[in-house]
Amino acid sequence: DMKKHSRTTKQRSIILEEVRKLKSHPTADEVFRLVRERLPQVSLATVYRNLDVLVEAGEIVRLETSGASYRFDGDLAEHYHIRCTECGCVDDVPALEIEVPEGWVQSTTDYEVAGHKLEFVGLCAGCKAQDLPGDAGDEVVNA
Amino acid sequence: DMKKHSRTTKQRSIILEEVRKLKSHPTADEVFRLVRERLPQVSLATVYRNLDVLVEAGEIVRLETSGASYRFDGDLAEHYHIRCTECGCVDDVPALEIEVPEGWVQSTTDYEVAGHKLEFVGLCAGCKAQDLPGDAGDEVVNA
DNA sequence: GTCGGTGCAAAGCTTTTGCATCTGC
DNA sequence: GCAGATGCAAAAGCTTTGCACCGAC
Repeated sequence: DMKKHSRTTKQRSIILEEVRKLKSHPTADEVFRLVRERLPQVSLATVYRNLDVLVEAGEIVRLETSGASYRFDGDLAEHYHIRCTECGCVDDVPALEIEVPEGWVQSTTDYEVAGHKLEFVGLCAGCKAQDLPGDAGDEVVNA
Repeated sequence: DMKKHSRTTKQRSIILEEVRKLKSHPTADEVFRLVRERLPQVSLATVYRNLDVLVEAGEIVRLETSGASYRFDGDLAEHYHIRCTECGCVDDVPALEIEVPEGWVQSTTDYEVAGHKLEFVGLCAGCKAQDLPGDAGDEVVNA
């Protein structure tokens, strides 16, 4: 918001294109590898810097889900995500009607409530297939 | 669950005590500093390893958010959390009635849904006080 | 006595930063 | 031409791991 001067460089355009193209919610490193195929000289630092800039500009979204790395999403439409507890992959969950009582939280804490993050967790189809044997793990979480 | 053999060491007991004692959802490093006051020779690696063990055993909970450090919670009662976007501190939000349609998600994705994570975000009292000047930032998120 | 646990140091991973060079505008 | 952007390499955080020694049971 209120971007001072931001230049349209080849790197930035390609990074944005790649993130938008993917449905897989890539990590910075995954974006880097893809961009490098089209721009062999690109550096990882440039990818990180541009992802930041694009997030600031509201062109993409940074998912701060549980897990080691940040993931990025070029889809700006409202929707939720589900993460596989086994392989860490992330898929979309269509927008759904959930009454999250932010107002209530606002009134019971001394925070200035700005929003919430909701993420589903489970086993993706692929991992489900492999995990047939043994304990199904009763993962019930609310971070 | 189904802990093979796990020994009760002085380190492990003290680490568990300290995490339970705190309401601040400490990071591994914060736990380390506290434990070190009682056990000067303890190593950070031991703290990490024991926090893992305790999480596996279900004695404490690990709060995860990519980009930030892990935080640990010794309170096993159902409740939610709110995280300050400015300083990263985490506070409790009492358990509240939220209808999270996991069943619906189960039926629309090919995941084996295991649960969900919900976290509120906002500005804590301390940071609110300092941030009087300037842009209030409209942070609305759903990761 | 065994086998898990510990301390220490080193390695790993992801992300950030300093700096000289380059390039949109 | 200037301020922002890039590439490279180094640094910075946080967490994990290898290994020899220690200690709970």
